Amino acid sequence: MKKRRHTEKLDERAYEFVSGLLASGELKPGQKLSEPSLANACGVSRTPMREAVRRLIAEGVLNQVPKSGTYVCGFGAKDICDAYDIRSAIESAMLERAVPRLTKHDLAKLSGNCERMHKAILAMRRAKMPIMTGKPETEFLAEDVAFHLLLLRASGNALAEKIIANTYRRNQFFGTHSHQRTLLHVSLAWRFHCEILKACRAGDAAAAVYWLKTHIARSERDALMPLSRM
Amino acid sequence: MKKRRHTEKLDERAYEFVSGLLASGELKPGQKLSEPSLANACGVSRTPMREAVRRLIAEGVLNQVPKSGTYVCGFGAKDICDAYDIRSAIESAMLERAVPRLTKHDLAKLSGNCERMHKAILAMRRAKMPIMTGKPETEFLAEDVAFHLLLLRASGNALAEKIIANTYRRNQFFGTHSHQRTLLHVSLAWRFHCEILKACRAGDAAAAVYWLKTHIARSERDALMPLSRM
DNA sequence: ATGTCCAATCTTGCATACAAGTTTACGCAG
DNA sequence: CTGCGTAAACTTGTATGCAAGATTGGACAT
Repeated sequence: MKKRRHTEKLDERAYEFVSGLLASGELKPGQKLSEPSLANACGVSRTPMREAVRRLIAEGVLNQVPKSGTYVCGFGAKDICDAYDIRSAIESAMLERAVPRLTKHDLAKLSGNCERMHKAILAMRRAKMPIMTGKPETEFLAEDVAFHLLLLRASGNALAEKIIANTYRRNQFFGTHSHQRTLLHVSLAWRFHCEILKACRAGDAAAAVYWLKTHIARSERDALMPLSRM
Repeated sequence: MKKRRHTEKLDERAYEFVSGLLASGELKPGQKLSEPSLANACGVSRTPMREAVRRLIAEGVLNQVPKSGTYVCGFGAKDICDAYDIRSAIESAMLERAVPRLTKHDLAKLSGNCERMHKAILAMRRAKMPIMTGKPETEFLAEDVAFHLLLLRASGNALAEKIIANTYRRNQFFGTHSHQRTLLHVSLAWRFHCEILKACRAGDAAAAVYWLKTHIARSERDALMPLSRM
């Protein structure tokens, strides 16, 4: 743990603070909050907290009503569909470009991702855990995201990487807590990743894109499920 | 001109001010600037100007070095390619969904766009203007953007609309001034729009996507041309 | 003439005071 | 008990003062 906390920029700290509150579910969609209270809770002044809030507004996570208050954006089925459609469109197009450019090093990293996902699944099965939560879930999701972002990185399109990373972040804020990750869901995600990796190894861009689209469509279904029940 | 300027939010004014400077080319890529001087030039305080700068940073137009200065982002061929690839991927996927949903009202608006583009081209030819600049160019570009955004709107994906609108804005800031819009270029853009519209009317999504991809690829070539000469 | 060092100046980062609008809550009349 | 009006508390919007690091320029020694 580094002691030189005083050198870190406070607006970054404020941003991480609010992000954490959103990711952990302590701040729920529709909830009202205020800059001073957040600033106080974080231990910083209003100025850096305000910058963090504005940043989250730009990311579409918060919204502000002029002299009234700041609210966590609602996040409905429509927003989830929109995000998954964007993911499908961009990731597919970029994967097509990435496949022929993948290096052995890239493939090794992707393989590592898949292995770690597999290990997490095996551990889950051994522990007879019905739903993946807590730290294993966080780590599993991190591997999942890393896999997709690595493919985007390989495509060479930095803008795509940024857009999708932002989409993932939003999904993390709003989607995680409503999504029940059963053994079936995580296993399926892993298998799709394996298929994508296999196609990448074979240099078969069309197959890779097919599996990616299937994977994303399935994830969308899973993400939408808890909302349709309500 | 509305007199109640005092009711408008100053951070918005600051944002428009800097945006104008960028769009008009007074602020060139790589140029250094500072919040106080911008604030002074705009007639506002540092606080709203700072918010505007941070917003432009989030949009990828400016970047800031901690205690040193604020700079206009460089914008190279790579960035242009990236942006056009994103446009192609998203707009194509969304157009496919939009075609069957287009109402008569939508088609009428698209048709109006094409007509106004055509009129501008005819006026340009009559005036023997070799390159479209100034107000005609601004209006032509507005029609162009409106056409594309309307199709996105019809797809029903609000996120896509936001992403592409942002991309257009960046292109406007950096791309406009290096791009020589000859009669050939603008005529071609118009013809592609007409083909897209025709396919939309016929309900032929595949054809519409084909012409859209062709249109975007051609625009990318045109945008890249002035840079390859350097 | 040139290299070095130091101070003045410029930059952003942060905190705070105040302004102006919105919401809330409480007291009071019916 | 209910409805209403007013005032207090709370919210964001803005300006400004100060701190600290980066840059620049010039003075000075070689």
